[in-house]
Amino acid sequence: MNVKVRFAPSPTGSLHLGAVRTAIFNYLFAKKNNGKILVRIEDTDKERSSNESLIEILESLRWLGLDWDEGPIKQSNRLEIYKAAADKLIDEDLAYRCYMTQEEVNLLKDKAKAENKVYKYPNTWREKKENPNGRDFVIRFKTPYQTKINFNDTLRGNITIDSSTLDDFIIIKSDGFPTYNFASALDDAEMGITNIIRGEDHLSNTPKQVLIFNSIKKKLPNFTHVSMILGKDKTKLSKRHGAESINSFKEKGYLPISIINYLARLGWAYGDQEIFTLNEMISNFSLDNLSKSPAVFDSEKLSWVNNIQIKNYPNSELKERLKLEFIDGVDEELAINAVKEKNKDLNELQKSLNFCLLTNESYENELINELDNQAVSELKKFIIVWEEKKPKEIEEIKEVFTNYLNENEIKMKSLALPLRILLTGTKSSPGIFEILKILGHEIVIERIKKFIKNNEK
RNA sequence: GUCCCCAUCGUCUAGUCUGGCCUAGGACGCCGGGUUUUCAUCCCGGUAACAGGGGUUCGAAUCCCCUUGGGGACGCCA
Repeated sequence: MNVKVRFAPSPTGSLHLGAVRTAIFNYLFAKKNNGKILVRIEDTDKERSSNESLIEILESLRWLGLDWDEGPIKQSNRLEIYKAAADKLIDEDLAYRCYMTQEEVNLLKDKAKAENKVYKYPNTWREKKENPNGRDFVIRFKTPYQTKINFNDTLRGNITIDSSTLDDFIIIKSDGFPTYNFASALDDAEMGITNIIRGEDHLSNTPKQVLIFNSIKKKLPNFTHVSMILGKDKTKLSKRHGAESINSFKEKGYLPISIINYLARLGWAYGDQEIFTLNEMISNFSLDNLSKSPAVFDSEKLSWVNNIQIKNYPNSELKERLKLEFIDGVDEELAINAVKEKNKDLNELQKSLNFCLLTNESYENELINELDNQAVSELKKFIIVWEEKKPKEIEEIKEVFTNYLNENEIKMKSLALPLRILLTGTKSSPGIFEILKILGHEIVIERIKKFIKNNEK
């Protein structure tokens, strides 16, 4: 059987971590099994859906590199299909029109609340034959009485629900739009989805969808309900838990692979391995070793993963991704390597590179102005030796440097610190030998001379 | 409240299906030490868990039951 999965986001906000993780699992599963991925936009809530959200979600998916084969298909463009399907169910006496008004429903809900019960539609219109003309109606599914609803979940095994715990749920709203449970099940059936991989929060919707599948005589897909991601307080991840849209992670300097790696590893494991390439994840992925219990999101571990992934990321791609423009003559490879070792995210990495980037030639700051006369005279002496010896390779630089220190009985720190500040404008930077090599002879001399000149005025 | 799902270090997890190799392994974090010209990195060491109670068995983290705890769902939201 050819595998086909779907991402089915609803465009009511930005793409969140939970949604991304299920997208990742779908992606890995599809790629592993040479399957197809469909993107379906579940925009059946007229009020809350927006085009901005849709655009942002698709952009986030693309940014992550989670590409798809089919779609995006918008459910709002398929209204006639759902309508026709619902009418057919009415003809077959599997669904019916309900003319109960919103006010009547609210009354029942209030009453239930007052009695400390949960509202359940009392099937008022289930057997009524009248058709009040011109009144708004919804279409409800005729949930069979006293039936066991069965389905299989990859992770949780056989699940049986008694139909008495369900009510006659709405499949078409009064505005003519289908509800989630109806549209989703219908589409999954019609679009030939073989595996539904989604969050555990949908587990209790599944019986309703199974009823829909059965009523249109379609074979059930394989269900996999993945555990939820929880916040630090162990409740469902939400706005309270801080920035959680993918966009915000992008802005905070995370690599797509870091997010994919971390999120995949949250609820899935392959032995003791922590760091994966995309291909490693694909080839080792399997649905049946997903964790069944919810997982708490840990931003510190994400940050660690990001750090490692940055280190593993090819320099050329890093240069391209960050649009790095180096000053002429700079040893780019060494610069990137030196800075990769130290940084936790892309933003910091770029900042550490400022001293050798074209875009930031004004690297000077107040630190440089704070250098004292001692430093000035020290550098004056040093530059003479430096100009004369012209060391190029790291080893030569090191030799010239240490020889100079020994001959003049100067401590490493008293020369290295001012030099570092002068050359990079910051107190924290790669090693001083690396700095000298990265900038190269010409730039080093230029910067020292400029500094001396400025301080002689 | 009703229904469903789940349960190993603070967190993510390996081990559970197919009981013995588990005096429970790895990782993040934290603590301590080392390397170092700065900030980091890096290296070494340490910390810490089978929710509780009953079974089954020669033997249980692993199988069964109960309790407890956690999560989710109960919308003309998805």
